[in-house]
Amino acid sequence: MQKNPVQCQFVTALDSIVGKWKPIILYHLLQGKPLRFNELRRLLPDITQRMLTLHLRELEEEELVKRVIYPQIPPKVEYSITEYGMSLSPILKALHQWGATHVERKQLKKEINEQTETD
Amino acid sequence: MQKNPVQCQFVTALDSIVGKWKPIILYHLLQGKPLRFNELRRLLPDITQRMLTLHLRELEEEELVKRVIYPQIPPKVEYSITEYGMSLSPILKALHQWGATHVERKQLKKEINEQTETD
DNA sequence: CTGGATCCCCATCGATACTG
DNA sequence: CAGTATCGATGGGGATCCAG
Repeated sequence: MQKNPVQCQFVTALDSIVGKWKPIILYHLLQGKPLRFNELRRLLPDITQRMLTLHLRELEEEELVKRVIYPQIPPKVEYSITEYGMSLSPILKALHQWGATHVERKQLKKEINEQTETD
Repeated sequence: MQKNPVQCQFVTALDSIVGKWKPIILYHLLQGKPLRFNELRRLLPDITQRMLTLHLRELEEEELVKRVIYPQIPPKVEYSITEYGMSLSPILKALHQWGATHVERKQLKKEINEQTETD
């Protein structure tokens, strides 16, 4: 779609990371411990089953996440980060950090505004 | 919306960066040189006027981008990265880099698949 | 427990036309 | 040149139900 390759790389990278829940799913999986479907659901209180499934499939497709099925009743499926997925770790950490300071900054600005308004 | 603060930070960070065109706009502005509206349009061949305007406004709102109006005829408006916006530079660079290798990886895999299919 | 199948909404984006 | 206004299309995501 984009002719300029410089732009494509961004788009590609972001497509892998973006999606309403992907970064959060990755964040939790990057903690290292494999997580079951319902464990992830608990960690993402507001996600729907459907969305969790869809996003996990996409991450699996990109080989960022590994899906292991234990053939038993009741079913057990564990999701874990792949080695390749680990390469995203520094980026996500940085994003997380930046987001934190950005929130602080916004909060600070808000406080200043409220203060000057009452002058 | 999200109760878990850990998740909010991601969401916040990504909201600032994400949007179909934001990372690309930021990328170009991070080159350092202030750019006029139409210069940006030329750099983003497929973007519409409307989208460019909207995204620039959002970036301005987040104080990542600075808008300078030169009161003259014909109008001249220059957009440039703010110092605060510069703090995103390493993250965007990393994303860009990761995206590049990700594209390569996909391409490689595709080639391998095509090869084994013809066996 | 995991997750497929359906239906539907609405936010986002595109196209087009108009303006100081 | 640098936008704004309007309208319409599209698809990501939510809710719900069903199934191995």
